[in-house]
Amino acid sequence: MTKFKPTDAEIEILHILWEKGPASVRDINDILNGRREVGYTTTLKLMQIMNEKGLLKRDTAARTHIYKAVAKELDTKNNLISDFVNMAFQGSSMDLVMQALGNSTSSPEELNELKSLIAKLENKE
Amino acid sequence: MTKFKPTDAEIEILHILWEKGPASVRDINDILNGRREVGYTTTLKLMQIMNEKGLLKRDTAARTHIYKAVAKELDTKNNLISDFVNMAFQGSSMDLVMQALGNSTSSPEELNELKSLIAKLENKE
DNA sequence: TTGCAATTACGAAAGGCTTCGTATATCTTT
DNA sequence: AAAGATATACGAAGCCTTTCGTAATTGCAA
Repeated sequence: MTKFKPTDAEIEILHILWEKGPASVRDINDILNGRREVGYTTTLKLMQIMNEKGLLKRDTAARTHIYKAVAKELDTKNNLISDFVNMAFQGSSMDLVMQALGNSTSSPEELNELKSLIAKLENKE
Repeated sequence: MTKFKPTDAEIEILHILWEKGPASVRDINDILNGRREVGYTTTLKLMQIMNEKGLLKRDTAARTHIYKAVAKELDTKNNLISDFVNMAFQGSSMDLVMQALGNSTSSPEELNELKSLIAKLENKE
């Protein structure tokens, strides 16, 4: 299991690729520009670096390269959570869960989902 | 409400001050050195910067300055969670909660605590 | 009091992230 | 074929974080 440690800008791009699937730099840049102003070569450079790091893989057959995410969404987020818990909650996932939950506004449906998950965890022991 | 945005190294120091209360640079540096090698002036500089940023306040009456945390633990962690959720979970606290919980190994007591919290949230609506 | 130890202040280097300018190559359109 | 648009490659600047070296100051001990 490789250790993914994407930066903030990289994660934003990963999210887009996870959702949309393989895309060109132009595709990604257009989406980013819908949120805020980003230069094309900025996005390009970022994705080239991500490719070097192994976060993305690209198909260079055509002039316009097509990139896809290598880093898996679940794995990546788990790594992020793990780092975050260590940094901010001294390793206690439950502390994070409690505080994040306490601070969020959650619908009854979401709370039910959460209760199911807890029930599942309880049966595992 | 000021926006605290401590860096990783700063958060490590904040944790110590939150737990131990006011302390000198020497105190903090000794504790940090129990975990890993850190130069004294490194810790000093960090705490000076934190003081400038308003994260810490210091008493300079004596030669050895005494620092205390200004940033409140709960507020700071809430801010960190908020940023993290936006960055990694596109704003959905519940997604974070579910994934963090699913990935943690939690004791029956902790799960009970969590259920109480959920019950409390359910009554609030 | 003289020298050693501890403290603060300050500057700056090293590394990482993000951004962009410029050069070059490859299409597309006329 | 020429001109313009679009793509990639590359280097470097700017900023932030972390780290540490050096100098100056203060306190303590012999």
